[in-house]
Amino acid sequence: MLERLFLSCADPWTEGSVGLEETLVTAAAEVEKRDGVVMDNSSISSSSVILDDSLTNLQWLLEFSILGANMQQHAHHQPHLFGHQQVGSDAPSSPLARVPASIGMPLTLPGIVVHGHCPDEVDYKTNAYIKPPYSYATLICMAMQASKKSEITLSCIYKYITDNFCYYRHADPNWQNSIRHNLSLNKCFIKVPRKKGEPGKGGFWKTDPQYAERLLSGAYKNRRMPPVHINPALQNRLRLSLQPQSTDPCSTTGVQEGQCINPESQQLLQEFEEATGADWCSDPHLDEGTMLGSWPVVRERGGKKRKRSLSSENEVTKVPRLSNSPPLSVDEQEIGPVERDFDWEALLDTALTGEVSLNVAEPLSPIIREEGHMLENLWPVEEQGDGDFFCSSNVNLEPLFNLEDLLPLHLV
DNA sequence: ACATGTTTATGTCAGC
DNA sequence: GCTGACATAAACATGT
Repeated sequence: MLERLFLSCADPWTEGSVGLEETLVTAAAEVEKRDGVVMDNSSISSSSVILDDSLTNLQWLLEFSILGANMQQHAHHQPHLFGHQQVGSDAPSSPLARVPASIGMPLTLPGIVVHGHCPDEVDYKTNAYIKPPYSYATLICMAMQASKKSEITLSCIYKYITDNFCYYRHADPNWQNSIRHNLSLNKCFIKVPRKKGEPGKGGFWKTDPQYAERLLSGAYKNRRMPPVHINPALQNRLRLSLQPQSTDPCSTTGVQEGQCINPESQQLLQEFEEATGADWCSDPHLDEGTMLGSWPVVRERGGKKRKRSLSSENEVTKVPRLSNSPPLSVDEQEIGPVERDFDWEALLDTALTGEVSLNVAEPLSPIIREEGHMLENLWPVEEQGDGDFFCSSNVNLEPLFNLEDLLPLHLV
């Protein structure tokens, strides 16, 4: 509900049509929260929503740098609005907000297409349903940047991603394999072995200075946004929220015990239908028993066909091991006070120089600005122990996606 | 055993 | 159609 309010308020240019995805998400979240449905990562095949991919590669960094050269002031004005266009502002508050391709791309859902969807409407930190439109390389870079260290361990990369992208908290942990693969294969990343005798697993990773040159040379080309991946682990609940309620809601006709659709969920469904004009209840594709396969079979963007039978798309009994971080409900993901201002300009500089400064004095850190006053450096203090750092959850992307500033407090 | 790291294979997609 | 970027899967090696 809150997210819906966010969107309807924060996105004037998509008024009327934007809220659909969030309505879906919210509906599922409502079911999760109120019905206590345990997430199941197994039971559904993927579904997708078409989205542009302005951020699936690092091109935005380059563009942002070029554009940003003339827009520094603007960026400073609204740096915290990552992913959210400021009403009536030209400020490149975020690469997302500035990429024209991300505007007006149709959002498609089963049987419906919603125009005006924009990835910057999604709070990936709390939205476990939509796969962040960032490539793994981008995620790694984010982690490295966020660490404010020159080097970062693999486990910290994992932690950063799981802490800041809810999707990966609930996703099949295979994404970690992809991260490792990316680190090894991508020339942007350099492995720094631990010193002899230094405790801890694995080495450290840093970005290659040549990376910036690649960026500047246009090695990264614009690509279209990949289809939005709705977390398979959560689609089930989404469907449940959309499933028609029988006279006996707890009967065995598709709705298992404990997964009864409550009035709120029904209300959400109704609202959703009103928003979409679709009759999901009567949609034969949504009939019970066929729902698992009724969502458009979503091709993952890549990957060969799995060899292992356990990966069957529609396997219901699979309970995959989740990622390192314990699964958190959306509610559990609330992380302290809202931090603001993520210095994307600084991030850009870092990317272009290939350096991640250790100098606290450098403006690389997100800072809290309130009424023009710098309040606090938000980056976590390096942790002691086995040499790992940035393994706390202190750093988050809240400032990147925060919409709070755009809304009256009572709506938050 | 598990985490980490490397390598290979295969697939989709967009740009050319 | 070719190519590059990217994603996914998996086998394997190595270190803790």
